[in-house]
Amino acid sequence: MTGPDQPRRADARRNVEGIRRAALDVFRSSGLTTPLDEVARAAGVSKGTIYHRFGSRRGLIDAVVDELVAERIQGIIAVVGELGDPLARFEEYLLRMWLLQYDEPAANDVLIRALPESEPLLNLCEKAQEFAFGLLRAAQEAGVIRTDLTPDDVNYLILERGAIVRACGQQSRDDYRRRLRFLLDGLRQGRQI
Amino acid sequence: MTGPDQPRRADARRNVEGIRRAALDVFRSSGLTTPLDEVARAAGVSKGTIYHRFGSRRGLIDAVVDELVAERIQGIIAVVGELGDPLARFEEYLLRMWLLQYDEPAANDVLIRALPESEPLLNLCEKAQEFAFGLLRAAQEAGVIRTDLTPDDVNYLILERGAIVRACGQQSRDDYRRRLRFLLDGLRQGRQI
DNA sequence: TAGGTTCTTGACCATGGAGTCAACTTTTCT
DNA sequence: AGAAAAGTTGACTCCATGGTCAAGAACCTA
Repeated sequence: MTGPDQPRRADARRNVEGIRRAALDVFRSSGLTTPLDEVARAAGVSKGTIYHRFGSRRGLIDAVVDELVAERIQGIIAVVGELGDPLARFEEYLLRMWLLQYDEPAANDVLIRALPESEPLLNLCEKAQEFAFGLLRAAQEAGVIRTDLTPDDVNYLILERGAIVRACGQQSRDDYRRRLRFLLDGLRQGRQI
Repeated sequence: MTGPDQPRRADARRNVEGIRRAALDVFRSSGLTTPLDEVARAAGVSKGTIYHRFGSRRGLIDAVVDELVAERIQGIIAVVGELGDPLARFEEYLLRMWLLQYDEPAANDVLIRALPESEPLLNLCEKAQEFAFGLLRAAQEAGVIRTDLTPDDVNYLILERGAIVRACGQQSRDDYRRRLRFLLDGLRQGRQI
């Protein structure tokens, strides 16, 4: 987790950095399951180097996932934390998570656990989850979100989006967002059945 | 499309039927992308026989998809056609399609087009689509479904489910169904914003 | 700049699935 | 029964991907 496992030689340090950058690029545009050969090509090194430096695909992911996703999730928690209204908090959280999932396909690999477990990631997911559960409870107590929506449901609402984005990625961001509104509306309290 | 391309020898006819049955079984439980070796094993023949008889994976799928999915979709259209209320028609159609997607993973491969295009299937999908669009229009004209829901949106609502089922298949049918209710509620007209 | 050390390479192994085909087996017809 | 036609087999090729490692290249230090 900390620092001084840097390689000794200058070329090696250069390579590590290059691989990190390339991985960010490639993962961002094609998800965390992209063949490592592609990352290698983008970084101008051989696949062997990646394995030598990062041990495995998972090692590489661990090395970039923070910059790729973790910071964004923390950002969402921070921004939503500033809001006052319970409904706005709940909806804004979901909306921002869903948009993150659209903007960063890699986020889905993380949330959906399509990849080897990584401790920091699990922690992050749990933290986000707890945060979401808090928002849900508050919104339900304020009477603005339907009470038959469970924490599990909220989890699913987010996981689902991941699957959707991967499978129906061709939809425009605007359409995607517009459809999210339908979803949110279905979660509110006080509808005429 | 028609009939008399049956093999001449009795053993061959027997095999064709056995492969069809095995394919139905295997595709039903593991989706249309299951390795053909598995189908072959289940049918007690060699993979070569499948290729010889059906030409390709796609040929095999074409040969079983009717029994697997097409009839069910036609059934849904028929049942929903009997209903009177526009809202009930629209919601029942979506609900039944969504449940079909849960019950038959293979339906998702069809709807999501994860497989080589097949004419009869394309026709079926289009027919179902037209039917759904009609239901939508009627429901909107009756003022029971929100007017900012487009036919494209309806398509997505169905395609999405396919992706979801594949990715989050572990949820129980009851939970799955309960969550569909949230979704439907978000599509109704006349909510308090 | 020599020589030891650190790094990188790319050929190599393994896995798993799609699809093919020459050799073999079974059925059918007379 | 015997031979020709029809059918089946499974080993084979091809391709993609994950991952390894001995040999050679690049770097750093004295």
